[in-house]
Amino acid sequence: MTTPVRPAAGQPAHAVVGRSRNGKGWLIALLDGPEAEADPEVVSDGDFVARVRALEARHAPRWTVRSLRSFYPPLLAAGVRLRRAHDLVLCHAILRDTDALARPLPASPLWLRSDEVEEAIQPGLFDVGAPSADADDFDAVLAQWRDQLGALARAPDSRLSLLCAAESTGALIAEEMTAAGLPWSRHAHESILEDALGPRPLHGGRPARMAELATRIGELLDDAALNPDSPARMLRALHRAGVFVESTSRWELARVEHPVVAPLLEYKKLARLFTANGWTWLDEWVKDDRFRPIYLTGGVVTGRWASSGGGALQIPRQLRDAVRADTGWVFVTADVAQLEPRVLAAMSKDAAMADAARGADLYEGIVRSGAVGTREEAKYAVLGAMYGATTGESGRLVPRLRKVFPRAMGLVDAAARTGEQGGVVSTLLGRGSPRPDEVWLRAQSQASDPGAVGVDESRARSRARDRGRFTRNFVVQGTAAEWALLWLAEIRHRLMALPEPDAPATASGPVFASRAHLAFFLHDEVIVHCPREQAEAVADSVRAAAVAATARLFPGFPIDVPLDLRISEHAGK
DNA sequence: CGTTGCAGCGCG
DNA sequence: AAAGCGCGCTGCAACG
Repeated sequence: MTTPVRPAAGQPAHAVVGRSRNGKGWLIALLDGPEAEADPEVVSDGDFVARVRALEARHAPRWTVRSLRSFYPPLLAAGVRLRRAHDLVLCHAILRDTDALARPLPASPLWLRSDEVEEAIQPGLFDVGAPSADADDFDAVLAQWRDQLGALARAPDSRLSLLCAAESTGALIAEEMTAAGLPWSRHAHESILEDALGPRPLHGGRPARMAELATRIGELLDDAALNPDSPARMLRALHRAGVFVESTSRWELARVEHPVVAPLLEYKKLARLFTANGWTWLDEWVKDDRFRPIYLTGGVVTGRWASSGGGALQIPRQLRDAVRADTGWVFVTADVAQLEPRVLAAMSKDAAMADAARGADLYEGIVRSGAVGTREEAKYAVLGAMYGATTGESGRLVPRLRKVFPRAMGLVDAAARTGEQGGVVSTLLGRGSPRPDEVWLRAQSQASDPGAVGVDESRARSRARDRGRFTRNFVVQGTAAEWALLWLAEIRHRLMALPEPDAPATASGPVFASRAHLAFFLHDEVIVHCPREQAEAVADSVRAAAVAATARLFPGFPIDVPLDLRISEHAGK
């Protein structure tokens, strides 16, 4: 075997992987750094998984591939777990849009995320369409890797490197969570549905409980054929009955006094459960008592994850009780209380706000600071500050925060001003906000045209303020997403170090059937599925991971990020 | 007929 | 009480 020896201790090894030119088989180069001369090993498709398994066991290199989204699942299915990786597509997006580099990576259609490809296919953006079939080509992968390491080496500090490492580890975790799945009891889910809706309808009709409500709504509005699923018809029927709402949305109906309101709101609630998470959803998404959504790392411009299929990030709390651990196993579930304002306090180094954030309830701390009178006021003021509320109760309270927490408010206010002027803002680790698009720029320049009329100007101002609210929120939401990414990575690291337990094997697939694993992630909460005997060790890992994430993101600045953590066989609250 | 935009509601 | 940020999914209604 002519594999290069492992580099000197402490020197990370990289495994750069791509397809061979003729499209048959793979090329793998083990390198100790970007300057090393690539001498790739040729591996046939049939030998590939075994070869990766062997290299991982021997070298634990940082696997550098075009995209883990396609690279990793077949390995996991074959029982191969990777410790470290570098996802070139995800890191390309970061290094292309960052303002932490004097010379960011040039945008290239070959390295777009799959969700960006669809936009790029629209004419105008690029002459080239979707990435061609040889986008995985080894030489292209190697060249892009060198470009990315070069860009990271030119960065003024290590923050972008930390972000790229965390983003790539996040992609590993996303695929691992899909492979392991979230334990989900079909039986418990069916019980919830039958309690709320009645028996499963046999041939596509409405469930009994919804049908009764629809009939009652029709009677009350004097229209037997009225379909409550049609907002347009409902609105007309309501107007005929003297209920002058502007929409049929829940919050507007709730403030109207009319006998139809109660059954209609109840109908909407049941209809949502039936259509979004009813028996059809169960049949499609839950197999062998596992829910396996696809997580899209970096799917949101702020760095938050998105998901595809099954609405993984919108599972209603009503259904959380269907999340049931396997026999002999339990869940460790943890979420952060008020992550975003805590992150704002730390990233702006606002000592007064960090002081208010001490302890489990930041809102009570803000009341203690004297900025506002009640916990509810604190909540609205903080949300208004981060989202850019200007009117109503929330908008009225924000100026009080400005007096007490000038540094924190200065940070979000500056981000809003930058956005309004068409500028780019950045998270703490250097993820940049998108530049304004053509439509936005045109609206602004038209408004300053000599021939501009009032309508142009007010529309441009309105679009500018819209963008200001976006960039105001971007810096906070994006930095909170970075904290969560570091937390996830630290949890995974600690779970991997736990001893293999003596526990009954589960349905979680070849890698995770017999060891503690992350099972779910939602912005600021995680669910770990683990053998009962390891629950306390896992809980300690999750807590220690939060402390480590805080220390890495905010070194030297004291900020509390308390967890609400439970050990239970149900993930429900 | 299939595609697209919108309203509404779930999550943080 | 407020209606300010970011998402995905569904069904309806309008469109070509």
